[in-house]
Amino acid sequence: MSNSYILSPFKSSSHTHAHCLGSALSKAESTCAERGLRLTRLRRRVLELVWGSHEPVKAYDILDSLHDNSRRAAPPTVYRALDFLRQEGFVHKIESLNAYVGCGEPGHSNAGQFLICSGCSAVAELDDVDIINMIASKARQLGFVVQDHTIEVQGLCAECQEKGL
Amino acid sequence: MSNSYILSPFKSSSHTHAHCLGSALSKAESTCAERGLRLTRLRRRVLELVWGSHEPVKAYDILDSLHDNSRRAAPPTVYRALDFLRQEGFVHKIESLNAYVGCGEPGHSNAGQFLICSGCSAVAELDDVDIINMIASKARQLGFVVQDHTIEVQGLCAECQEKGL
DNA sequence: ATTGATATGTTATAATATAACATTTATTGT
DNA sequence: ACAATAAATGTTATATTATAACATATCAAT
Ligand SMILES: [Zn+2]
Ligand SMILES: [Zn+2]
Ligand SMILES: [Zn+2]
Ligand SMILES: [Zn+2]
Repeated sequence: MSNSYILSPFKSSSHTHAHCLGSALSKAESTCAERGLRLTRLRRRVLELVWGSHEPVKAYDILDSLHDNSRRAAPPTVYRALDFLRQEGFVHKIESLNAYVGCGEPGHSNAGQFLICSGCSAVAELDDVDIINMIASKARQLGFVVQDHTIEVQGLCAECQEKGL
Repeated sequence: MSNSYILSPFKSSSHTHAHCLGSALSKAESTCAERGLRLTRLRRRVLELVWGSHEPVKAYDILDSLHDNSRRAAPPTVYRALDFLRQEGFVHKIESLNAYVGCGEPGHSNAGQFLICSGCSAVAELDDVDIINMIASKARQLGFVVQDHTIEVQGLCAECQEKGL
């Protein structure tokens, strides 16, 4: 299945998440270096907060986590950082949740397909050419040319099914 | 292609939209009658406003159109009507736009797949079993069981391509 | 008419996001 | 190193989207 990439799989609840976080940060760092972009302290902190788990994070929760002993940051602070991270593909917005999730393979593609567990809230990301091609082909039969897509699938991950959720 | 339903096709810009509107209202009326539900004056007006075109409509635009010479209605008025209409499948929310669009075949299924033209904003709705099955099958390979989905595809309709948009 | 359920009105507020402009920090050219 | 420029962040205000809580009105059936 060479045309079906799992950009972020569901991880066992006992996995070492520090590895996910470290990997995401180092990918972002090297990608920014390649592209001549600045992964500033703020952008890095926001990326860390988004990658705090595999669950989508709300912009205002990030905002609340950003305080430096002084007062709370203002919304544009976090939205600008999120805009940058989304533009560079380090973070995706889950439209059906108004929340943001880290991308497991930045640079792989701009738009993935997201599986969202209604039990544990974890998100997995695919980039599946079969799905994309089928949608493009069905759309084309109606004369429609695809530019982008928002594909968010709600359901239960394997672990949550076992728990009987 | 019996397993691919076009619930709302793209209509030519010169089509007689009063037919779409009339059809949607009469379907809603008969469906409510069957189900013992009340398509009240307010709900009917909101449905008419959503069906004012094939473009998604914003909740607050509906709100602004609801004035009866007296003062503007309050948000819960329109959100409650939209909740009812969505629950009964007469209206869908387009998550990527925070806007609402009429359903061409209420009762056919709960979740369709939406093609959204970035030229004219028109929306077409599919209920394509091939797409749904493929997504369910890909998800299942990861142990994920699908409950629902949000599929919104951005691109250009045939008419807008001809216009060079 | 009385009752209970459903729907709507009303006020306030929560949650999400952007506009506009000031200030700071980093980069570039000299 | 210095000034000029560009990029990023801070700050204040406001726009947009949506819900909570409770009061009133309407409807359906006894
Ligand atoms: Zn992890
Ligand atoms: Zn789960
Ligand atoms: Zn029409
Ligand atoms: Zn179009």
